Amino acid sequence: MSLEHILLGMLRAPSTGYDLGKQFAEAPAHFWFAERSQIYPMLKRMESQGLLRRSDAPSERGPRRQVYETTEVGREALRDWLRGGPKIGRERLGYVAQTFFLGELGDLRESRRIIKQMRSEWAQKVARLELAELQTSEEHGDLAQLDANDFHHYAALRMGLSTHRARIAWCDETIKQLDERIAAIHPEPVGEEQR
Amino acid sequence: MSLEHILLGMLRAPSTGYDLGKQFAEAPAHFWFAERSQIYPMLKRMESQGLLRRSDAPSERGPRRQVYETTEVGREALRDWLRGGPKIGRERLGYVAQTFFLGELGDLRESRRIIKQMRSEWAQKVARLELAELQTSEEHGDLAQLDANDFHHYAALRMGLSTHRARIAWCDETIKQLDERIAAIHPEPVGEEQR
DNA sequence: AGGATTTATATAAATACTTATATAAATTGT
DNA sequence: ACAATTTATATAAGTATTTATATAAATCCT
Repeated sequence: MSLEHILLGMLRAPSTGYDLGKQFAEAPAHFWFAERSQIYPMLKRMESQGLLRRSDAPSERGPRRQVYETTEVGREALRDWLRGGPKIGRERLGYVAQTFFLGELGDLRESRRIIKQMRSEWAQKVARLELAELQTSEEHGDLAQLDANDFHHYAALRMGLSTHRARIAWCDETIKQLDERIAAIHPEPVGEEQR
Repeated sequence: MSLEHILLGMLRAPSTGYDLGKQFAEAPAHFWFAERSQIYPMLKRMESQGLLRRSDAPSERGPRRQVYETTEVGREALRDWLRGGPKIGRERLGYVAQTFFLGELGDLRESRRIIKQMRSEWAQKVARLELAELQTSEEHGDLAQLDANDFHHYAALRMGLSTHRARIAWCDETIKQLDERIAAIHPEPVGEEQR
């Protein structure tokens, strides 16, 4: 039931299912993902429950846009969810699991390749978040002047940045440790690629 | 289809559905969670697919234990998954979303309370991971001597530690910023609780 | 002896999510 | 004109996950 809350939050600004899907796929906020095939029926259901209001608008190209926005009932539901606090401890972190099980491959160079891959994914994320951070500080010179919404948006951005940076540092340390172990096993691999 | 891979990894050591569920709920590894009602049918399915082998053993209290372990077919499936590398970018992070939307509450003291709550959750996790780290370094004095499996287990532990510590630092910074904003709005709140 | 608790497996029903596919309107390139 | 692409909504089928409930055996408490 959580996509519901995410949509309630996002639809403080009126938007279509199509655009919400795009945001999930592209946005630097990166806290959620949903397919459009999940979004469209959910929007309909939430409208029928009075959480959202729908209006119909012409499109530049293609079918008419179904624009949704949160109602007062929806906002109250959103606030209830927010007041309930975080539910931590049921995350499913495939990459942590893969790291944990990586010994099964029995090849430290494979482990190295995979940790490198993680590093590159997180580095990309950091690059995007840094861009967004730059834009924030350009648009609103003094960060103490941000309004309450922008303050929290910026806080979420900083959380992403700091956790991803911590992960990159972890990758670097782990790659170093792997290299030491690899060097101990494969003495002087002359023409080895060292990307 | 990912619980499947998690179970393949965990069942390198023979175990029952009950114990796996317990591990998800309690273990410091914390990379996955599943209810037993999901685990039991999955184990059966995986056995029927030849990924697991089952054996029946008496219990100290209660029904006979169904002990599963990974077969060679299962290990090959696990290695395939591992070689495929991480799938990053579809995480659903409720707490980041809540942070992002928290402006909706319109009460910085409520925001503060919720960030504090996150801090306390992550601090608990760090405490547990630190204990596990201590045990690792006690059992295997020199970390360079860890075997390949233990090395990767320890690496996963370090990842959890460093990301959670980064989040705690983020909480502390954010709480400080909130306090400044609160002070700017509520001048000298004399008898305010300052937990 | 009876009730509460822990260990252990199991299933049904509901909800959430993914994958695949269809349709329609407008634009852009050939 | 026609094919490809982008915008936009929609639904069906399959898989994953959660919530609720049932059952059984052993122990522990009163």
